Amino acid sequence: MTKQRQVVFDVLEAIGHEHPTASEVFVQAKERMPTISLATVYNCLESLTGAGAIRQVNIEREATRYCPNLRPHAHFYCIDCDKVFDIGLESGADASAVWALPPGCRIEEMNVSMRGVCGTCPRCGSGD
Amino acid sequence: MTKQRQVVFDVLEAIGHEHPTASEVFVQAKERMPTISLATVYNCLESLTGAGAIRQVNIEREATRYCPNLRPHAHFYCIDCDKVFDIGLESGADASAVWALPPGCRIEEMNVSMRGVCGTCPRCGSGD
DNA sequence: CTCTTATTTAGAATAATTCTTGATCTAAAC
DNA sequence: GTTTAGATCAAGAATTATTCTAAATAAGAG
Repeated sequence: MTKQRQVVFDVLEAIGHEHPTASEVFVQAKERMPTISLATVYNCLESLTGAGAIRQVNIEREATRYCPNLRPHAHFYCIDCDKVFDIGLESGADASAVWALPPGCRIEEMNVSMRGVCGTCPRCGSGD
Repeated sequence: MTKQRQVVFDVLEAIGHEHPTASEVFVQAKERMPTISLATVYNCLESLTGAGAIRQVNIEREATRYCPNLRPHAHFYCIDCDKVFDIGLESGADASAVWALPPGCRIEEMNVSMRGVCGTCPRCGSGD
């Protein structure tokens, strides 16, 4: 844990509820440590995420993907075979029911993505 | 529905299971209509998404956001007050249980985001 | 056919993120 | 207290996805 990482972590502790972007973290971090650079903030955010100290809200960086499946479904990205699978809902299940939503809120769109090992592809099965 | 939109839609019907990016759609679309441009593919994907004919897998475009909350939680983006809220799990609920995951698959990370109207902020409550 | 309006095209512009390279810091060995 | 090796940092260039712009095109109404 370097000084820079500590600063970035402290900033996230302080304003994390606002779900800041890297640039927003950078602005706050610069107040506490004027010499820090944006690249360092990116590095620190990556290290802290890797260490499990913070979370990245959007795990699907890269380009936006499109999908013609209009039924409710989640996307599973296999880190092993590098493919995206559609995962359907269990019959009768409601994906939003597990979440403690505030009263009066209306969901227009929901996006569920998972990352892991699919276990079904040849590559994952054989460990190739 | 213009010819270009039809082509883009057809491409998505054909290779949608691969969850293509805009560039990948562009490559396929160009085989069917060599004059089509990348900008048009973007336009068509936007129109088709707006019309509900296809879905965008990643609703969180813009910069990645970070968050120090390590407990399982979803993110709710309010389209009205433009803020992101943490939504906790209902007590005892398991977010992955509602999804029909293939046997043997292991989830390393899960990301749930919703978009809608939160109904709790002054702006949403008053319609300001 | 002609006007109107929306769409397409190509390329420039933008914005987030990553990469590169040299500088700096840290900690252990001497 | 130096030296040295390795990790980390800083600054800016480079990359990549996406959006914007302006001119060309197409399609429908009259």
